[in-house]
Amino acid sequence: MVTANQFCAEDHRTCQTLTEMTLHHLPGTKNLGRLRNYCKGSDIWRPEDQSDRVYFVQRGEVAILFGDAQGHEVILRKVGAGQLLGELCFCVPEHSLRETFARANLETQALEVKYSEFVNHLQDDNLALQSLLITFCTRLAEAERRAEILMYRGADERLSRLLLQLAEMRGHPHKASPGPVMLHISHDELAQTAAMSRAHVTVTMGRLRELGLVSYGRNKPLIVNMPHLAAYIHRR
Amino acid sequence: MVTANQFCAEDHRTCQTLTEMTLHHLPGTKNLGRLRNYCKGSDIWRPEDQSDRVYFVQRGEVAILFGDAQGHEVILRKVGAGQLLGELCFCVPEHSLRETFARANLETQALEVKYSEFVNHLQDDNLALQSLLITFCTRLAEAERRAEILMYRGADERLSRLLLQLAEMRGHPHKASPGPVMLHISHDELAQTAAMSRAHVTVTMGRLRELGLVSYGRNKPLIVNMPHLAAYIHRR
DNA sequence: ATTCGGGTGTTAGTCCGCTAACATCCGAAT
DNA sequence: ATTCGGATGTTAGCGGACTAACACCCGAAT
Repeated sequence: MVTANQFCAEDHRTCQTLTEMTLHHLPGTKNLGRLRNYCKGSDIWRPEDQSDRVYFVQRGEVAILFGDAQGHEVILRKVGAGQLLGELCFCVPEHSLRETFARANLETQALEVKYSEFVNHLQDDNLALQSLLITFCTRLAEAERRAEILMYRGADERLSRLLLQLAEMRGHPHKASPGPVMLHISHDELAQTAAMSRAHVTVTMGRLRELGLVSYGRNKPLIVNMPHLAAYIHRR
Repeated sequence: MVTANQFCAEDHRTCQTLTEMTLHHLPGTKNLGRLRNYCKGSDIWRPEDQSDRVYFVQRGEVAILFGDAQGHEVILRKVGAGQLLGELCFCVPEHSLRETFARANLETQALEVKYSEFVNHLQDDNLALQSLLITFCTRLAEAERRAEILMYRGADERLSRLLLQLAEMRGHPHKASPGPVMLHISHDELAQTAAMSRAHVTVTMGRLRELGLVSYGRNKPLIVNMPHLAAYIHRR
């Protein structure tokens, strides 16, 4: 039995990597599915498409988006190379619809596997089944943290918490951690992720910068001081 | 291989029930874990508790809550009889903390199983493993819908979407569906679920009632007209 | 019968996030 | 070198969500 605890003594990223490898390599050995290419900005699926297949992202990056009627789009999650995409077909009625966009942020290559084929494959492969379980659990934890963030309506707190979560998930450690970590993200993307306006993100980030909780510049990377930011959140 | 598609041709509730049964009965056959009782209002875990065990709720109802520093509490999810509780230990480093409250809304009885014991059990029982996978997938889908709702900042849309989701998840069909379904929930709980103030929920619900999208009264049940509400959301 | 408590209804005033618009800065492409 | 586009910075004004406070209704408990 693969458990996250055996492999994730340190942090989430370790176990993410494990499941990536397992889920990624196995289909490759069997000539399963079709390899597809998506150019930057194109949609892998749209809201009205059926939810009947999964993808293994080989190269590139995909964002899952909600779009409201006014055309506002909000980023629900991003999926990078090596990761599974479209996994919700497991619990959804047959022929149900995606209700989201999946859009390639970059030139992307992905292996498309029909849901039924994937299920057959899992029957033969208990290890893949187990690592799929870890993948789901990780994503559930992330989705719940995401929901937590969105419950805060104040800009400072909302953005601070988002920065902390992103730093934990995708931050590159900087010099001697733990403390500051580096993030590559624009104000625009922060706005789409926190469901705020871009202008207000800029204003709020400016405030956090003055407080010494983050640092960034026109072409300097964004550096998040995690301990300070965590302290800032908790003392409010 | 258990797949949701085999069992969930109709709706989510079917497959939820399936996994409840599977996860629920199996531990019972082996005298696994300890049965615990919680009185109404008491906490099953607190934020600083370790995330090292799972629970199977036998009777009652549990809410998972975030609390901010000012003492505001927001409902992340509710877990009823027959369901698994505390499942995030699967992807979280050993000895990590809950960071939420789990509170009994009613007199509640739950089987407490150490994470390591549960894992051992799953090794012997492929069916339980598979149904756990479906449980995770279902909860991931719910968590993502939850996040979607919280991204809308307008009260009408936020509340409408929440009502629709709750109606799908926990609504009792009324007379000849599909159309109106019944929900048992107070304005206060709606407020805690949508992260709004109670007063504003009452005002907004009043508006929806005047529009004929819902109906309720001092002691009349809340009835949600799902098609009308869905139409209302999409025409904005 | 009275009291109590929980749910619903209502309002005034404040605060804060959004829209819209425009400015600045910088790298890349030509 | 110039143009262009993307990113950050800034502001005025508006709308809407919150707080706080109070009123009402009703069933349950005593």
